[in-house]
Amino acid sequence: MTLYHPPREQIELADVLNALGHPIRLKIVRSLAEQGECACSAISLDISKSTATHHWRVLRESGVIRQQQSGRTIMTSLRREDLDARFPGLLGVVLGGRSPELAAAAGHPGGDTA
Amino acid sequence: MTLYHPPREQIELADVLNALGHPIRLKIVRSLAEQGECACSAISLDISKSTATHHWRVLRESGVIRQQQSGRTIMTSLRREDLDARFPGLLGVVLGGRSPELAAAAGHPGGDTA
DNA sequence: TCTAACGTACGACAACTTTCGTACCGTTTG
DNA sequence: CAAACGGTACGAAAGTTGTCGTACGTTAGA
Repeated sequence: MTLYHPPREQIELADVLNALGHPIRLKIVRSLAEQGECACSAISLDISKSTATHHWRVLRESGVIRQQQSGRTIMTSLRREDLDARFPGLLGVVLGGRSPELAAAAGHPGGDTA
Repeated sequence: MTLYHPPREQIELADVLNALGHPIRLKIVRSLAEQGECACSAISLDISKSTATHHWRVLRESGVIRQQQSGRTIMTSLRREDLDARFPGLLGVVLGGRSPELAAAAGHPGGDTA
């Protein structure tokens, strides 16, 4: 069980967009943004375990999320810093609000995506 | 030949991301952003005509581009306003630079975000 | 140690995508 | 009118994706 993650510099925009271009994966990413790091089972999806594993893999291998084993669960989190470094603003757009960059540039404090 | 376009309010993020999550379509969108409105044949892709038609259709039906017949060519353009209204900043991210919104909010033309 | 929980691995299958060739259609131009 | 041009429509083939069930591996706890 290797859990491959691409290094930051190898994260490709087309791969990321492709990974995010599916309703279930978009939901996963939004839940992750809300809840922060959490076990896979903390995000309830109405699909089988093996299908869920497939979607986590797509997100992980495209560079959107990071997964690491911790006890008998796998803790999953958004690769916010890597994504922001590589494609500034993308996460903000995807999370449905203003991007943190946009809020910062406008000079409003507390511009955090809920 | 109906050339369906979704109305602005029906443009879905997942569909747009999915459409953009393919190298050829990403290239089309970037060319369109550079060149402005143009005939399909003005963007050279190393694929057959029917394959190109397929990719234009995906972009059109997801709401990314607009196509209208003009004489014997079809003029194609980015749906910038619709996309900016629906998903502010997305186009900026995809076009590889800062978003126009970000630059406007920052209020200085040459502002370089680290 | 035995069992339960969490999640992956594998194999299968259906559905969708990507690609192409060929045929076609509407417009312009000789 | 006929031919050339720009592009779509259709059908087919190959590849990829999304889905599931079952089996498995690891860790935690009784």
